[in-house]
Amino acid sequence: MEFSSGGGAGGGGNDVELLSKTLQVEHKLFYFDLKENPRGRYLKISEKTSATRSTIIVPFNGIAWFFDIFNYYVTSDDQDISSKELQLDSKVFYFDIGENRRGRFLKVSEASVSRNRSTIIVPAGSNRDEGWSAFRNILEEINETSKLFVSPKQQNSEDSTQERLVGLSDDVGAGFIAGNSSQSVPIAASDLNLGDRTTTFDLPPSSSDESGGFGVSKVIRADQKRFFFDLGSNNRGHYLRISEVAGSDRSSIILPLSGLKQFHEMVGHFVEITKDRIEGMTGANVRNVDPPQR
DNA sequence: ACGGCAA
Repeated sequence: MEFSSGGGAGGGGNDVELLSKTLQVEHKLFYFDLKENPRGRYLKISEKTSATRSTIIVPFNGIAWFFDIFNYYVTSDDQDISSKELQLDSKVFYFDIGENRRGRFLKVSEASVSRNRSTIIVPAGSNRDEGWSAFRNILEEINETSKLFVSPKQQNSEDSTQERLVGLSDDVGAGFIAGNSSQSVPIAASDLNLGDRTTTFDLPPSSSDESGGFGVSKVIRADQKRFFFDLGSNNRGHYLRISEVAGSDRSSIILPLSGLKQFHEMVGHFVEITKDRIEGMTGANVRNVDPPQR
């Protein structure tokens, strides 16, 4: 549902509305409008109170990230939640927790080079963060439903060749994957829809060639743990999956190949600064073993 | 029925 802002041009008023949802939290009303114009799709989230309104614009490929972050705030313990930053295209979203006499709230700010910063504030809700979880559930619905819309060929031309993911400040993505450890071994290389959200790197175009060691699998053992290294690819590009397997539990990180060199350098850095402690262990406790059967 | 933030 659109605000009665006169539907003026330039503010997206002529854009096609694909999906609209509203959410009331306490006395606030949130509008979620999935919209489309020749430049692509976006999610407009507006907060309306009796006196004020405020709007943020989430790029289409950021909806899943927003879901992840709200899920993080809903599911994390109060004492170890922290602020988050999410960069999408040319804008940065800041997520900060605040509290006042009315209760806890999550402040979501959008900063872009051109426009003024805009902010919405989502009340946690009276019991068990039901405001935040309702917000999260709507993001999930929108994310799911939006997959059903088939994008016209001429639209999202830049996104159809490459869904551009960009970074998240710290552990948001990785934390969710680590928590998803109930899957059984093995995991097919194609079943990664959430996994590649662990990325903090830009992904290469998926049009890159399909050869180059695809299917290579390696295992190392360190103490009681085994780590599997598998190359794979999905619609967002090629990646290296590193899985830690213990019993029937497995958790993975998904590393886009564009980040592999940085990853290597980072590991090398820690090898360097810890080499006094790990000297002599390399051959004994870390060794190559046979690749897994797939 | 609130009303936070505000670079």
